[in-house]
Amino acid sequence: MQSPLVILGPTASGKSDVAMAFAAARVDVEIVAVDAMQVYRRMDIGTAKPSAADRLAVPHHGIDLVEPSHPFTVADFARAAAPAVANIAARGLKPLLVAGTGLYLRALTDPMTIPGQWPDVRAELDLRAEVEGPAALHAQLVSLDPVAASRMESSNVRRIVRALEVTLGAGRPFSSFGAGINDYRPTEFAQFGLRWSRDALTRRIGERVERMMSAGLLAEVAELLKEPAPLSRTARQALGYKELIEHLEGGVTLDAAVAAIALRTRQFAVRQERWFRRDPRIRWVTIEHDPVTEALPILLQS
RNA sequence: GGUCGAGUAGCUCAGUCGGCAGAGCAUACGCCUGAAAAGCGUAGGGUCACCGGAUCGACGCCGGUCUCGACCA
Repeated sequence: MQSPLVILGPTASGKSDVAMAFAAARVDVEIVAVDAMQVYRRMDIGTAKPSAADRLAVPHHGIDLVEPSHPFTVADFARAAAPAVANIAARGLKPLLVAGTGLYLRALTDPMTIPGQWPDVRAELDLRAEVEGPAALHAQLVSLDPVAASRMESSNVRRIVRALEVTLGAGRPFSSFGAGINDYRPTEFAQFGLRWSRDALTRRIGERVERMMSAGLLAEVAELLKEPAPLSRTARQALGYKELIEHLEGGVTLDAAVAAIALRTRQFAVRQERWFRRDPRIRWVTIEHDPVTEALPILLQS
């Protein structure tokens, strides 16, 4: 059984290139994409999905799991990807995870029991959040599950509603389902992070957005909008898609939309860095120019 | 050349009667277990275009200079 290897980093850090080079050098590798948006079919350009050629050369998992009209969550991902990782290893191959979505990765690397969903409870809480405001719900969470309440800010309605949904629905505290994300215990996953300077990453993101536009991202979005089933809430917020939908259906100019894509992608990359850098188990590889030549030797030694 | 308007945080702009300089966005940092490419919080940041004047006190009033814009010639 080969233990899994993780290549992670912000968008445009070169994860996929390094992964393909690693697979080519080792041969006994299959790739698992850990990415919240590559799970959607026909959302290819904007999610920087691996090419058909790459997917032919190396088996990929975690990609094209659902229709874009289908809502998708961490729990869905864990249900699909965890068995895939186990299956690769069981066949004597090396699972190589390429991760950009921190929470999705944690659902694989750490023993996480994700509580269920209680739609009725949720609906009532959403209504109360509108009427009573976040503070009232937070106060209730403090009394029902002080541990969970202390883990989130009292203004974060979305997280508070979720914690209350679970606590009321399951009849036991939200925090009883696990230690939360701040618990970094040893794992068999060897994790390597690609790290760039902010300036270099900003430049690469700008180039990447240009490349996606020339590759036909606008047409891809237009095609998705023509489909009979509307995009799910989770799919339509994807970087590039959200902005180009606003261009096609709202009054936003194309230039403004493209600028917004670059800005939001940059902000996303920073958020990815901030998420990953908390995890002390990650080994960081600083990249100056070429991710493949600079990171591959280190990965092959691991 | 003349008239009018504008010049305040990186950007877009508020600023009441002259009394400690403001917001949104951006940036930095942080939080977050079924929306995570989502959501939430904290912080830093100013020669108020410039020079002079009146005033206890000026971003504000007076005089001049510069820059930008509109209009008139």
